[in-house]
Amino acid sequence: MTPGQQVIRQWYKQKSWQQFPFQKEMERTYLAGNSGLLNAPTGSGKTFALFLPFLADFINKHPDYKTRQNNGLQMLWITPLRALTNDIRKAMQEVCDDLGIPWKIATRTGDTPAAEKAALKKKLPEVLLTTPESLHLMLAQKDYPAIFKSLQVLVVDEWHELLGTKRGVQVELGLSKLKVLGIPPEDQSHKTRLKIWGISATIGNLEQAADVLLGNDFPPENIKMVRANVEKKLVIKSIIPENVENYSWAGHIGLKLLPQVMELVAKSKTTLIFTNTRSQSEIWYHAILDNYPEYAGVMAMHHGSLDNELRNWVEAALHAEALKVVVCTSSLDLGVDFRPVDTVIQVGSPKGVARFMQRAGRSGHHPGAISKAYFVPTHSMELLEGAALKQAIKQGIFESRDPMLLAMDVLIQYMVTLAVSEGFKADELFKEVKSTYAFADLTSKEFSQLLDFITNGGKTLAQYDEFLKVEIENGVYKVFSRRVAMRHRLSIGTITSEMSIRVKWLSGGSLGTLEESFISKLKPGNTFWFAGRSLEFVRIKEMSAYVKKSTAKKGLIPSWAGGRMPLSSQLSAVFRDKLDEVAHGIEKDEEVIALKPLFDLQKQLSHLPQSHEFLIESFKSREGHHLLFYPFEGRLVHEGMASLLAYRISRVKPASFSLAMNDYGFELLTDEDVDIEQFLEDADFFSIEGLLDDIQHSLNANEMARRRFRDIAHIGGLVFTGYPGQQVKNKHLQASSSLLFDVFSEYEPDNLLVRQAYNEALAFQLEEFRMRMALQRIVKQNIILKHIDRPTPFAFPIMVDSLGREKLTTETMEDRIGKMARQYGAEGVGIEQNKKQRKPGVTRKKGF
DNA sequence: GACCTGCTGCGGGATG
Repeated sequence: MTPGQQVIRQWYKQKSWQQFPFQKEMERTYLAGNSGLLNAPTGSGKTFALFLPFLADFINKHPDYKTRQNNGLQMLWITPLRALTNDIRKAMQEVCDDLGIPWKIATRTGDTPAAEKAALKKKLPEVLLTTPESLHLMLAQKDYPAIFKSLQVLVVDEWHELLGTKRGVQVELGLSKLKVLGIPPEDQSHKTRLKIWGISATIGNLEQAADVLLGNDFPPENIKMVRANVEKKLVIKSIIPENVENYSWAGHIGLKLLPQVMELVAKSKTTLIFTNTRSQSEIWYHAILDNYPEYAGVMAMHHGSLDNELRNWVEAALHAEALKVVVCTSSLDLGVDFRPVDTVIQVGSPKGVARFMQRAGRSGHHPGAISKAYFVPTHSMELLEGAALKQAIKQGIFESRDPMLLAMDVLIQYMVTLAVSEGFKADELFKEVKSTYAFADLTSKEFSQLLDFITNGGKTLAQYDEFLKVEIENGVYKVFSRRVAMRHRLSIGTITSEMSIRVKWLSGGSLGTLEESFISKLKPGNTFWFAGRSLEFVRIKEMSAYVKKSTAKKGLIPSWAGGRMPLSSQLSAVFRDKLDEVAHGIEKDEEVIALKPLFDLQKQLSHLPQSHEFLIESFKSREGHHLLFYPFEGRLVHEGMASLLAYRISRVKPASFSLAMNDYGFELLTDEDVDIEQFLEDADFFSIEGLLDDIQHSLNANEMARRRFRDIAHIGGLVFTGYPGQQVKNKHLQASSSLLFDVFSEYEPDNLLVRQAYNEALAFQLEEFRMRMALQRIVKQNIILKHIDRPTPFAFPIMVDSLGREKLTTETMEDRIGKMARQYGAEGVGIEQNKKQRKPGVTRKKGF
């Protein structure tokens, strides 16, 4: 046994650390000099599984480690979350202290005080924990090669969180530089000099995750996968409404099940209630306080628009077991260890298997404990998602994280980062960049375009000094202007966000942030609920909304505009399988049994499609002719497909459509009588032939790309968002990126950033790939067209969805749904007054 | 008169 191993064994023993087989395997693999990916869940001791072998290795190489000083930076540990760097630092420091290793473990993030950052520059710790953004800030420092010259190992923690995002691309680019630092280009030994390890939770594409992390030039024989296979007992239970027929057919808040949820809360020590949106968190918190006032004081809320201070307090209180229930969004998905949590409740569809597993894992969060998670449907059909979730988990189906490719905006930022510090030579950098997974297909022509762009502003911006950032001196691309350098450092990163307004007490102190659109609706004296408190709006001053405490029981609850997550393609597929079972009369899941009356009604009014069938419902009301399609493929695909089909119909027979969709299907509504049979006979109706062209015509692709371009321009450094504390007004930002988009589109059609904007819109907004797969599936299915008299259980939620954002009436949503149900149910067909309500809203888009 | 979708994450200059 080597000295290093002895020391490690001693630590294992002292801590009576439970050794999983994977920890020994990790140690062996690491000490053999490999790189790769460690697949392990949080709370399995994954940090030590990497840190201890690293220590052992170091001690073996430096027997005099106890007296040795100034080793230089040995290990760089990258995490997606600032909070994680601190947690892990503490744990590592404890190991070093225990073993008498005189090391200082440090963190470097945006939280690090300026003095400490300066100290880090002078004397480096042996281990540094940081974020992708801070890594790039370090690369923007002069003499950065000296910082990393002794680096032995690089760990990217929670790699699955970064993979698939531009932050992941940032990590790839950073690594491509660290791999070659201090090594002449002709020397090949660099490929294994630096050990690179990723840590990832289970995702559908682990092998690819390893490839992306290590890049194209890493010797495959040195890439290893270590799997924890930590057996995690997971119990999942759907909360089934007493009477599914009377439970909402549509809706998304789920408060009707509050009593059942609170029964669970009462039985548990500590419960996390996950909701899908921030406003839903606020609504649930409020509802609990109203109906179960005894929870005041032992209940808290946690979401991304609350002040950090508040959130830290909640996390600390959870640790201290001072809270009985926390209502939260995915802000609690990651990171900190919540040992005392024993019950997790998910309200509404989690939309993906992996996300649900992640949340479920928050309960019983220590090795050997059983995780308990409950699923609360917010409308009847969603209950089937509960059955699908269980099935998917049983089969081990997980979503993949698809790596981003050719993100030119991130590359431009990185090129300027290097130009700001040491400068770069074009051919060397091209080779490095090509070694990343993201830019493997980058052509030298494209790279030249980018070089031209940062030095001359490309074809169109040449006469504006603003865009001439980088100069060439002796073949080295460098930034000489201090102003450019400073502004660039200020805008490193790939996360862009909307302008928000800080909510502050009149008496001082801040609660969190709201959106301008919400605040603008308020008049002084109005009350609203935020952060679980009743507040009175006083005034707005310098991007802050000042409030004071209110005693009003009622008030507005804010909503925020955010991403619209569709049902994942994996969960959709299992959902369709479940539906197929239902159509075949298989009733083994409790959810399916509960839903039987609803399915019977669907069958009676229309049809229950099997997996080889595609159901279309057609029905006429005074509103017009409704056509309902059910691909069960997630709302983004449905949005695109609805426009596509509307376009294909209108090409033959001019008609104007309004569109509505949810995760299960979509509706085309038109005044005209459409002979749908005629189109269904046409083989081209669902064809992928000419798909891209038709998408261009049917959707406002320009607008979608323009919106995407706003972020791209920001990341690529084309628009400056202002100095800290004095931000450029959002409107200006919008205008200038929009202007640039127009200029490029007109004068420079091959502009790489504009092209990227279109590609991103296609891939992320339309999920074009998934739509293509869905169309190909539909073409092979038997089309079942049913003429129905009134909305079916499948149709109803889609039609309600289109009313959702109607705000001109004082009726509550519930009233309106009730009215709609009565009218359709009792009178059969048609409602005059709803016609006026069906205005194009956010989801109901005007077609042609 | 008003609750009725839409998550999360980072970072921020320098001198004598």
